[in-house]
Amino acid sequence: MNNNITLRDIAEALKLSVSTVSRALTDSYQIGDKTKKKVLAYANEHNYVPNRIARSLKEGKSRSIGVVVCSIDNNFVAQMLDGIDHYCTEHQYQIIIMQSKELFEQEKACINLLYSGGIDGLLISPTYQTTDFDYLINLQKSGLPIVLFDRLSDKIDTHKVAVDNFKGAYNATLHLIDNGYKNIAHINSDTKLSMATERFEGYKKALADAKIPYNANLVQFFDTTTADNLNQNLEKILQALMHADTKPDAIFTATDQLSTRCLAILNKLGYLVPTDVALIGFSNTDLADALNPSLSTIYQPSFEIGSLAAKQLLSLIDDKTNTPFETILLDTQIQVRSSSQKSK
Amino acid sequence: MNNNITLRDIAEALKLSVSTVSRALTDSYQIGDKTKKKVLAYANEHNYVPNRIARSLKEGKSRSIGVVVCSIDNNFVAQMLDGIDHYCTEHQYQIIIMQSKELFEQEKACINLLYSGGIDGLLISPTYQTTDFDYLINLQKSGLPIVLFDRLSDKIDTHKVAVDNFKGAYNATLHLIDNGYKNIAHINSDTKLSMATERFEGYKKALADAKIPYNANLVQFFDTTTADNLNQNLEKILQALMHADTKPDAIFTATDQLSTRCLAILNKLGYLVPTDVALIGFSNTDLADALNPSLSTIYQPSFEIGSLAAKQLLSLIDDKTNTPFETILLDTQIQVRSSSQKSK
DNA sequence: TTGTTTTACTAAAACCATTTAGTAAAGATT
DNA sequence: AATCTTTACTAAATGGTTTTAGTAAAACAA
Repeated sequence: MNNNITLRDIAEALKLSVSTVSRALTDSYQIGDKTKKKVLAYANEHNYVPNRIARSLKEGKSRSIGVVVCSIDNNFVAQMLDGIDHYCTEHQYQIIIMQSKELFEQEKACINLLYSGGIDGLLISPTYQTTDFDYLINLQKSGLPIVLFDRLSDKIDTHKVAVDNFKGAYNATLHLIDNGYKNIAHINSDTKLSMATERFEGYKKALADAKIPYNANLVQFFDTTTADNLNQNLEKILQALMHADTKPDAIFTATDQLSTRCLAILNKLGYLVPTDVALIGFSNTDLADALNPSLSTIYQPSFEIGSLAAKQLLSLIDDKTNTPFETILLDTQIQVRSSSQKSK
Repeated sequence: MNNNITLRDIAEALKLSVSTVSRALTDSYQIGDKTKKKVLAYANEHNYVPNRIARSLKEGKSRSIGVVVCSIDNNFVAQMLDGIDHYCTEHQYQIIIMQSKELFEQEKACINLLYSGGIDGLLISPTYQTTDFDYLINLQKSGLPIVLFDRLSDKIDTHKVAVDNFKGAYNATLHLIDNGYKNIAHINSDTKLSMATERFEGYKKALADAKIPYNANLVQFFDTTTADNLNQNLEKILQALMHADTKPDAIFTATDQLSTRCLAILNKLGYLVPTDVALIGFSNTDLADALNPSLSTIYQPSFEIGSLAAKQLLSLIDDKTNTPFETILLDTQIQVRSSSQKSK
C-alpha cells in the first residue's frame, strides 16, 4: 500500500483543520482563496493523492466493478475485456477480472469474493455449466447491479449484451447453401445457455428456408468445457461424421474454439478443406487469413460487446431511476474466406 | 457496494461489544467458548462477510496487486495473465489489470492510478517505448514492491522473470542452419528493451558459430507498437527483402505478432513457405499447427512466467527481509513444424 | 481475609477522507 | 446600536475493522 501523505499531514503542516484541507482541495465555497492556494500548493509539492480506500469506505462506493469470464486466456474473451477496460478506464472505474474456468462452483467463488471485496457492480459471462441463476438473483435483490454479456440466460432479468446468434448462424448456413453445399453438419457446445440453441435454431431455419430437410445425424452437441474434452471429442465426432452414410459436404461450427480446432483436426486427419468438406464457423481469431485454408468466419463485434456491457453496467450503477432492463443484440459479420467456397 | 451486515450489527443483536465479536470471529483466546459459538452461529446464519475495504484501510494492505501490460488482447499476454491470476487467486490476492497500449504516457497513468488505488505491489511488463525507469525507481524507493516480467530492463534493480531470449533465438537460428538455410534474415522490434537485443545477439551468435558471415542487410528492426505500423511496415520490409540482391532463404522473427503477421503477409504476397522462404519465430499461438503452413515456433512458458512473477512479487510483499533481487530466466521450447523445413 | 492471577469481556483509538452541524468574526442592514 | 448575513473556518461523526489498553469478576494462593 502506498504511504503517501494524508489530509492530516497537510493540516498539521499548515496549522489548519483536516476538514478545511479536504474542502480546499475540492474547491469548496466555504474556503477562502488564500487558504485554498496555500493548501493546493502544499498538496502538489508533496504529491498528495487521496487514499482511494478511505474514500471508498466513506462513500460506500469503490468505483470498481467485477468481471467474471470463463478464461482470460481466450482470444474472444480478451477482446471483450479490452472493450470493457476501455469504457471503464474512460469513466474512472477499475475492473477486477476473475476466471471461472467453466466451473460453476468457481464462478460462485469468484462472485462471492468480488461481492465481499466491495464492487459497485458485476459484469458476468456465465460458464457453459451454469443453469442456476438464483445466487445472482439474490445478489441483485440485495442491490448489486448486474449485467450479462456474451452468454445470456432468460433466468435472470437485467441488462444483457450479446450478438444476434440466430441471425449469425442463419447467415453462416445460408452462405454454405448459396455455395452449393447440401449436407451441412452442425457442431455445437452442449451448454444450456441460450447461445447454443439460438445458433442451432438459426442453422435449422436457414435449412428450412432452402427446403433442405433437417438431418439430426449431422448435428452434434458435446461438452467443450476443457481443451482436452474439446480436442478428443471433436476428433471422434469428425471421424464419425466423415464416415457416416450421409457424409457432410460442409460444416458450420458454433464457437470460436470449435471452429479453429475443427480446422486443425480436419487438416490432421488429411481432409482437404473445402474440397472434401467446407467449413465456416463463429470465430474472432486475427489469424483467420493465415490459416490453412483461410477460414471463413462469423465475426462478433467483441470489443463493442464489452464496452456496451460496461456502459450498461455503469448506467445501472449511477441511475437509481428504474429504467426497464433491455437486451442489446449486435449484428455479427460474415467474413468469407477460402474454407467455405468450392472455387478458389 | 455490498450491504452485508457488519460487526456492529452482530454486536447489537447479541448485546456484545464490537471488539468481542471481532475477536470471536478470529478465534481469539480472549473470548469464552459459549460466546464464540453464539457469535459464529449468528454470523453464519446472517451470512456475515468482513468488509474488505474497511479491513484494507485498517491494515494498510489491500491484498491486491496491480498488473500493467501492453494489451490484454494479445494471446501471449493473456497466457501470462492467466498464470498471474492462478498464483494470486491461490494466495487470496486480487489483481487489477491495466493496459498501457504500448504508450509510455499511458503506462505512467496506469501506474499512478494503481498506486493511489492502494495496491500492495506492482507487476509490470513495460511498453516497447519505455526507456525511462526513474518513476518506477521512485515508487520502489517509497516502498512499493515491483517485479518486472517478460520485458526486462537493466535500469531498475528488482526481481525479474522472463525467458532466456538469447538461447531461444540461438536455437531458432541454429535450427534453420541445420536445415540447410544460409541466407537467414532477422526481423525484430526496434524497442530499446533488452529482449530485442538479446534475441538479435542469439541470432548473430548462431551464425558466427556456424561460420556464416553476418549480413546487416538481412536484419530489420522497426516500430511494431501498433497493428497498423506492424502490418504496413512489415509488408514493405518483406517486399524489399525478397527483392534484394541477397534474397533470404529463411527468416527468423523475434516476436509473436511478427511471426504470425509475417506468415500471413508472405502468403498474401504469393511466396511459398518454406519453399521460397522458410520461417521460424517466437510465438505462442495455439493455432500454430493449423496455419498455412504449420508454423515452427519458439514457444515461451507464458503461464509459468506469469505465475513465477506473481510468486516473486508476493514474496517481496511478505518478506521484509532484504533478500537480494534475482532474475529468473526460463527456457524456451522449439516447436518444429512445416514452415522451417525443406522436406516435410 | 487480603492479595494475585486468570478469564472474559468492553471502551476507545486508529486507519483516512468526507460531511454535518456549528462557531467566531467581519460586514451589511435597519 | 442592535440585529441579521455572510465569510471562513473547526469539531466531531461517519464508514467497518482491528487492536491497544483497560476493567470487572471469578478463581486461586497465602
